[in-house]
Amino acid sequence: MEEIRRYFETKFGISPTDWEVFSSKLCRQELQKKSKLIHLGQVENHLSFIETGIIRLYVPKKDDELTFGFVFNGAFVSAYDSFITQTPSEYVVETITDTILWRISHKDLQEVYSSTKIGNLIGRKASEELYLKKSKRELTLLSHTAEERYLKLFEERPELIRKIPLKYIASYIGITPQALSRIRKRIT
Amino acid sequence: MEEIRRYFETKFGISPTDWEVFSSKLCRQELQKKSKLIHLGQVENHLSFIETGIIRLYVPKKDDELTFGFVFNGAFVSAYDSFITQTPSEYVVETITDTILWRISHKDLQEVYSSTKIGNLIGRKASEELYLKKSKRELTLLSHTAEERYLKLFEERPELIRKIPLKYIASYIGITPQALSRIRKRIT
DNA sequence: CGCCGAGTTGAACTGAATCAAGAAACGTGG
DNA sequence: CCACGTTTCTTGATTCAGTTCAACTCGGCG
Repeated sequence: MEEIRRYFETKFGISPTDWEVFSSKLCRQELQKKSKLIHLGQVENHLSFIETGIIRLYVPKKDDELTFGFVFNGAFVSAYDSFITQTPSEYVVETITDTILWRISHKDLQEVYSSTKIGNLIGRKASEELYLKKSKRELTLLSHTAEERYLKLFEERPELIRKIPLKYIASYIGITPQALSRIRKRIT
Repeated sequence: MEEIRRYFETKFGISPTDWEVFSSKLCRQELQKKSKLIHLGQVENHLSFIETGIIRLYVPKKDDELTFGFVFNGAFVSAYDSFITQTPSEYVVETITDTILWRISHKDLQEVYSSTKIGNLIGRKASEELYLKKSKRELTLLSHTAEERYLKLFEERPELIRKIPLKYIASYIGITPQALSRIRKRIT
């Protein structure tokens, strides 16, 4: 809970009273690994702050999965597309490790948006941040090779390479597990 | 000007008084084709609504360019990453055809955010929309082949294929002009 | 007319997919 | 704590989509 407060203070300078409104809506939840926060086709109804754990986003395909994102402790996670549009999610949000979350519902968040001074500001900033992340990723996917993407990931998130099954990482950088296994062999 | 007003009315239900505040900041600009709205390394200071024209976003590379986006009349365009963060742009925004724009400066927009009821709401919605676009594109890049991406583009934007040089489209879907030329030959 | 950028076509090459099989790691129940 | 099955990772052989380099065509424009 403290971590989440610090997040809002440093990022938005949330006031104590606004924090009261917001934090009163938060609901703690513990999940085992491989738990789904959101199933395919379900409408996302929550925004979740990760206190502990790692979460994976993926699209189920016939006889395998397309992993396109990881989210770590100290960040928000959601099937954000579905959350914004309130339409069925096209992907699954699932824990990789045991996880502790603080969740707020869509309805409660709309209330925060309208009843606090910085509600819409926070919403705007959050969207902007998510946009920036996706924008960077687009350029990475278009302009770097699979090997370069792997090395970059390795630099930025060494713990990811240690903690997360290779096949998920392969999918994330856009190649097969076999291809990644070979890249890994080549560069060590 | 009317088009832009309709855009805001249908999309956000902007009130007449808020529209007054907003539209008073807008500044009309005409540009010839191949004009740069924003240069590499420049900080984006405008958000622009396209009345007429087509605009291309690209990253200059040693001896060529990586085109990663097109924007058409009836939509907003900006080096949005740079605009949000107010840091130098990593890409170029350039007209493909002769173009008419309505522009608002960063400073003026911040004023709209704070002085109108729906300022931050509009900012949030705009970011959300941009996020959704990027999110869709990420999945397309990861899960479809170049040929599939081309066909999809062809369905969604036939006018793009007619109006825009093939080499830009090739770059956009992530292959060389030669490869696209062959795909095109194969499927017709 | 001649030039230049855009598009096409060909041939050789390459990174990654696919198919297939075996090795290592992991978890669960006895 | 071991034995077993399952999942994950590795390795090999083949195939394929797309790159690269190069030559040639076409249309517009100075």
